Order: sequence, then structure tokens, then C-alpha cells
Amino acid sequence: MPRKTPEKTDAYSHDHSRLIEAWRVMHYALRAVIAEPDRMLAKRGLTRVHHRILFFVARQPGMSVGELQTVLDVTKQALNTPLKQLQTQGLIDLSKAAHDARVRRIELTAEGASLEAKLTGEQLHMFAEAFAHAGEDATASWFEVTGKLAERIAR
Amino acid sequence: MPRKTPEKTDAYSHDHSRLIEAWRVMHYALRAVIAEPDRMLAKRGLTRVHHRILFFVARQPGMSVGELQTVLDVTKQALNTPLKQLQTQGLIDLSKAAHDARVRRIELTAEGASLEAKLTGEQLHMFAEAFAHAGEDATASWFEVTGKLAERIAR
DNA sequence: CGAGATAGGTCAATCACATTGACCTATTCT
DNA sequence: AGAATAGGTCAATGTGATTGACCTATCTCG
Repeated sequence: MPRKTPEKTDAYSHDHSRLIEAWRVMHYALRAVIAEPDRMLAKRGLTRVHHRILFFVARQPGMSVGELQTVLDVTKQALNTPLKQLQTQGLIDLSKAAHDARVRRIELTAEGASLEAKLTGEQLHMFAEAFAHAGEDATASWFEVTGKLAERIAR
Repeated sequence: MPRKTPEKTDAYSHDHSRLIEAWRVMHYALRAVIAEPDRMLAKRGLTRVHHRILFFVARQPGMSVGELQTVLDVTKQALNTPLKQLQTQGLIDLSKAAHDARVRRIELTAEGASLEAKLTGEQLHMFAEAFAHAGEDATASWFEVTGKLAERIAR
């Protein structure tokens, strides 16, 4: 799909520099969304892994260590340390499952839930702002393009 | 901006699950764009750093080590190893600058240029496809939303 | 009941990677 | 000639993640 004229390109022509700009903007958008939560986490000596744990536990309270291991795709050794740190800081609560005492029930404490809401809320707020700014149609378009990009990944 | 009615939300209301979906899709899009080049690099024992070097040198042939250090935001020690590897594999060419023999001119070899074109081309192709699929207006909207998100980052 | 499987925890070795600091050469600038 | 600069290299350190081995508590099943 070559460009036809210098002053106007048809709807399906995308020149090199525009595509590079797309890639660049996407990187910066990612960094922007991650930046503020990272700063909040750093204050407590925590990292993105801790946020990921809080995020999933918030959405599936009582999930087990094994389930968490699966969704996060990490080994139990890699999970153990941050999990203990979160427990020590009183952000999560570990208890034995009723149906099987070998299994741990992981839940957020009130403080953990509060922190999670702040972290994730900050990120979702950025999206909400960008979507609100662009309008509903643009939002749908954004989903269409980004979803198309994501299509190649199995999951 | 609370939701008004359950069945229809106005253009500026974005509920929780939709925002989470946006975040999720963006992650997957990122991974999708990175996945294939990473696989190609891995075959040669290279990583994303090497691609970044090739990318910038392709766009500014003859740039110095110091300049590369600046754009990549890494120390010279961190840059030195991958740079030597690229040289060993015959992908880049180092020579002394004419105006100052202390300064290195970094250029891609034919093979380096070919690899760079394949790596970056693969990524840009994904964007081109997604944009072409969604159309020109949707593309503009995508830039608007993503650009709005990226706005918070200085650079 | 007793053997084997399972969930989770822990210790240790290793690997990859980046960072800081110190020191060295070649070269240019003054 | 002496100071500054571009680059290179060695060494120590720190962080994370990975694998492997081994341990306890608990459950399941013949």
C-alpha cells in the first residue's frame, strides 16, 4: 500500500514515521500508567509484583497460593517473598481453607484493600480521563485498534 | 461522573470493568508487538537492548557511543557488552570519527541493517495492520486516546 | 489404617543484568 | 605540557528470578 500523493494519503496508508510514532506513544502511555502506582509502592518498599498480587486477590478473595502462582505465572519461590512482605505489612491475611487445611486462603485486609483501590484506581482513572476526553466513539475505536494488536497473543 | 442508568451509559461514563479491560488489552497489545522480534533476537542470542541499539543507529547512522548512551539512558558499562556482541556478530561497524578520533562512529553493516529492518518492520507491520483494519478515523482516535495517556510523561 | 499424593514453605546455588567506582588509553583542547 | 574528554575495562555489589532438593502438614484412597 504505497502512498499515492504527498499531500493526502488514503485511509489505509500509514507511513513509516507515523507507525514509529504509534509505537513511541504506546510506550509512553504504558510508562505513564505505571509511574504513579510505582511511586506509591516504592514508598512502602513494595514493587509491581506486590501490586499484581493485591490486584488479583482483590478480584478473587480467598484464592489460593497455587491459583495466584498460575495467574501470575511465577514459581512459588518467587511468590513466597512478596507474599510474606505483604503479610508482614498487614496488607493481606492468610488463613487455612475450610475444605482443605493444606490450602491457604488469601484475602486483603482493610488496609490492603485500601491500598489496592488507590493503586488500581489511579491507573483506571488515567484511562477514564483519556476516554472521557476523546469521547465514546473514539473510545470504541481505541479498543478496536488495541484489541486488534493484542489479538496475536493466545491467552 | 456516576452512571445514570443501568442499560445505557453516557459518553463520559466508563465503568470499572471496561477500564480494567482497557488496561488488560493494552498489556497484551504490548506483549504482542514485542513477542515476535524477541523470538527472532533470541535465535541469535540477542535481546531487546540489542534491538534498541540497532533501532537508534539505523535512524542516526554514525552516532557516537555517548549519544547512544544518552538516548538509551544506560551507563557505558551496560552499553559496552551488547555493543561488542553486535560488532562480533557483524551487525554493526565501529570506526573513528573524522573530526575527533576519540569518538566512535557507529553504523549498521548490511546484515545489521537487514536484521533491524526485519525486527522493526515486524512491529510496525502489526500497527499498520491494526490501523488499516480499523480505518483512518479510528486510527486518529487511537492516537488521541493513547497520546492523552502518554501526556503525563515529561520527555 | 497406612502409603502416596498434594499445597505450601524454605534453603541453596546459579544466572542474568544493571549499577557504582576506580582506573586506563588515546586524543583533543588550551 | 597539562587538563579535559570519549571510550573501555575490571571489580564489587545488589536485585530478581530460576532450578533443585528437601521438609511439614494434610488429604485421599485402596
